[in-house]
Amino acid sequence: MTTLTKTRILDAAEQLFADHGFSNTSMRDITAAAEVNLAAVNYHFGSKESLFIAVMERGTIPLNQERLRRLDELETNAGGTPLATEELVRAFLTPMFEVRNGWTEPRSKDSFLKLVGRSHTGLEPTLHAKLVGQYEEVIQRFSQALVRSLPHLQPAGLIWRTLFLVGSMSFTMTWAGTVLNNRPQAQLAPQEILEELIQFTAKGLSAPARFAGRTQATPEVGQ
Amino acid sequence: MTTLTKTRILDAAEQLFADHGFSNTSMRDITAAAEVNLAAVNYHFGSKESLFIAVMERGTIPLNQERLRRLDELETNAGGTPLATEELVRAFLTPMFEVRNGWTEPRSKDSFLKLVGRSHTGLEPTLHAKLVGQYEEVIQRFSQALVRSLPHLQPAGLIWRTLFLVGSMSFTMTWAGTVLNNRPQAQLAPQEILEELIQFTAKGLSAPARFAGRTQATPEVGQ
DNA sequence: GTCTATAGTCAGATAGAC
DNA sequence: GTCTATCTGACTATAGAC
Repeated sequence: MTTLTKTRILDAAEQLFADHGFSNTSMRDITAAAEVNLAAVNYHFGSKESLFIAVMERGTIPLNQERLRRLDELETNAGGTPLATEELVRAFLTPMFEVRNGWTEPRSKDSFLKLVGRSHTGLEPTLHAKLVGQYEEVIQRFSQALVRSLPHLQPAGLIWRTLFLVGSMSFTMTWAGTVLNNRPQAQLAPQEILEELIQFTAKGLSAPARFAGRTQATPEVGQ
Repeated sequence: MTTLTKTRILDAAEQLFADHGFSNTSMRDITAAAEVNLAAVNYHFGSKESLFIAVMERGTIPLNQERLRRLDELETNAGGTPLATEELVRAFLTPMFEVRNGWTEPRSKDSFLKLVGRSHTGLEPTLHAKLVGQYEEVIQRFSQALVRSLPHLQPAGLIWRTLFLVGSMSFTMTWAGTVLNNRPQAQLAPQEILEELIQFTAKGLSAPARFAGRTQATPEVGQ
């Protein structure tokens, strides 16, 4: 039953880390939720930190594979011409909203996404550094495609806009559940939320540059 | 010297909470950095959690006051007509990038902003609940103005887009320092970053709705 | 107001029986 | 592989001297 125990731990840890964060989740919490022995985490994963890495990898690797697969597909179809910004954004964001395989419990689909959002903002630098490696290829490939898609924008501005995009995505992943529960008037299907996010970020990315010809004087005012 | 001790604690806590998060910062860390006695936090603030609230209030209250002041100004000048989305967004975002008064150390300006970003994503629900109250008026006033500014969009879509905006802002606040340090080619002045963020979110907010006439069939593909 | 000393709790990790 | 029992250390908070 070794593999079953490992999966039970991964599922329980994923949800608890997503809901309470890494530091606020104890191994006692995890093993109790997974209904396994306290010592099982250290036996199977070595340490709490290694367990966290394992949880992240289980979700991130297939997620980023799917992103790259979609990008390949787009680039093949485009045959050398720059991609439309919206389609680029769609290829990056859609995999986050898809049902994924390999999970034991259906609810844990959402908890991994929540965890992804959390892991971008709330992580200790040491833990965060161990995760960015999983994104290297995705970052490089999509950045290149984005620069080709929006050649009139300055590279520096584009880097910041990409940050804005990731921020929108992360924040949404983390708060989607809470917002949906507390605001009945915000009810949208996941597909619709995804579409809103794609439109928002695609338009934002391709907004005309404003700061170009300016020094760093005060912008102030606002009319 | 009571007031000096309190300020020293607030400054140290602000920076440590911003860099490492609430749970990963101990009272020993704080009092050591502030060069005060370990018992001083409990004497002056009662508990670690109360200290955190105090840190947040010191920054959030003037920040939101300034947001509302700018909104008042815009609405007075507009005299009843809906505001331009860009100006609305500008009034909301600009105060985050301004130098603020009342801080002892200049560096702590940035750490509060980092902390704001962190507090939106990485906080325990119990702590988070105690902070949302400080945003109530801002949320209500700006939401109303936004609905008037973009009357053609569905309310549900607008709620989500507002979430995207806050996500972009939070994420940027948290990662701005790291990005600037690690990517020399991303060097922009704070004013320019702010302008990029305003353009990005204003265009995103006013993007035409796409999902309106659709069921929840699979969007899939991407060409 | 400031300090030392310490109470009381809970954490991650492991040794060793089964 | 699983379990119990326990080690070791860190944490928040406070009592009481100054």
